[in-house]
Amino acid sequence: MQNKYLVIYQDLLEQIEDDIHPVDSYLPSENELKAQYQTSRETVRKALTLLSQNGYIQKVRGKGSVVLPQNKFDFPVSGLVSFKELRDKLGEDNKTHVLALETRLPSRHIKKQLLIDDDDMSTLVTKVIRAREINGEKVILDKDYFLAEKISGLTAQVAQDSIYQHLEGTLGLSISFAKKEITVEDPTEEDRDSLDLDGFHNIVVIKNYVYLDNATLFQYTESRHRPDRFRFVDFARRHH
Amino acid sequence: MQNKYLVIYQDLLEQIEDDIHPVDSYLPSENELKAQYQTSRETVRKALTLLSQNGYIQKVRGKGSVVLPQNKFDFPVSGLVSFKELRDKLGEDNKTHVLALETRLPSRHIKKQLLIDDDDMSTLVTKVIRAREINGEKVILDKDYFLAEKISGLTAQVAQDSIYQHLEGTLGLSISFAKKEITVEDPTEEDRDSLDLDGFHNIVVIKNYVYLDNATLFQYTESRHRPDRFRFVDFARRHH
DNA sequence: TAGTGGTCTAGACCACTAA
DNA sequence: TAGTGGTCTAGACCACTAC
Repeated sequence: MQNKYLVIYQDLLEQIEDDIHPVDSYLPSENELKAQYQTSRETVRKALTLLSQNGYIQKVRGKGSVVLPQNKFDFPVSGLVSFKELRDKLGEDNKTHVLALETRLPSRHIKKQLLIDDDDMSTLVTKVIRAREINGEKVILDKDYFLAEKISGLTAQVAQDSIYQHLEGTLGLSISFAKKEITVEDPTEEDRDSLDLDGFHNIVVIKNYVYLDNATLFQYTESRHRPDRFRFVDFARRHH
Repeated sequence: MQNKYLVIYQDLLEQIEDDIHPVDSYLPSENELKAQYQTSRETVRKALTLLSQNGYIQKVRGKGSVVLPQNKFDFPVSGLVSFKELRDKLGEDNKTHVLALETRLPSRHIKKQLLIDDDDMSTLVTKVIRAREINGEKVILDKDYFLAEKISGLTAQVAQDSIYQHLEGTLGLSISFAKKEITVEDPTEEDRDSLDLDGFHNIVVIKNYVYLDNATLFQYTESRHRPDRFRFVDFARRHH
């Protein structure tokens, strides 16, 4: 966070969130920012590009950078956000039940998801299954599969709290990007057993393939939501 | 498309898709590309950054740019893609039924979505309702609301073909970005009337707020999918 | 040590907006 | 016309990887 462009990004973001730059107003021009921060214009532009990509501003040629309507109330399920971060933002009554935690040879299906060769009989996978309770009802079932060699010290207590904090904080792993697929499916036996499905006939399934900095796939996750507790918000720019 | 960095981007993208740079291989280094294209390194980097943002490569410090597993088979519902583009890629048996097309004063609800003041009694909105048929079944209901002043010449024929092509091609409007929300809801009377719901008890609802280049909101769309015909794929980078 | 990508600079010219 | 953002350049120094 000592990079100049990140400092500028954080500063401006904070100012937008504090309403110092209200919606529909213009940020200082690139030349003004360049003078303010004693830097070059390209560095200022890097910060503004980041803001633009994350949906905070829109740059308009000949005019300036407009502040867009806030994402404040949006579920930040877009991008990569863990349940813990979500929970902290939502402030609702939440609980996590760790239903399983074991390391072993993966099934054929899991091998396929994690791009492990079918003949490979040595790569171990750590499986974590957790039910998420919101306001007294179990509404999300998270099934995580990690390459065991990459994660050590994954205890029930860690799974209870935040695996991502463990990975990024304690282990120093750097999660880089993920591919996600959202579909709607029929509930499985396991869904019925582990969740409070009430009368719901469908389950929203989010399949997540998570990659590290060095482009290696290291986690496959299935997050299974009761439909009424599912919401996904996305910001997308059109690439011409 | 005459920008140097876009040319480099397109070239590399094509080479990746043609398997000249297979998955897990490295692209030429930035210095090599700089020499190849007779340009500066920053311009090369701009192209590579675009590839990275769109999920085609991962840049690894000290090593190079690795080609990631392909998005080829992914539904490109992520980002901003119209039904027509989708249809073209899918090549399935598709049809569009235009159920309504009219321009009038909007309801209170639509005013709210399009950020029109409640007291405003002059701003007209064009409503288009279309049912999408795939393999003989009507499975998607698209309800579009446009600021009428921005779109002219929107006929049933255009709605039948592609509104986006009309907007970007004929009218020269530049769609810039959109905010999307995905939820699962109970079907309405209208859903039951317009779609072949079979036994399905839920509808996947995608609410879309579309903005132009100059940061003005000009379209609100509700796309209502039968759950078995819904799939959403997303690529997301983690911003540290 | 050589080669890679990450950041930063100080300029330049262009296209567009608004007065 | 003055001010804005969009593109591009030719360097520089740094951090990391691999040999």
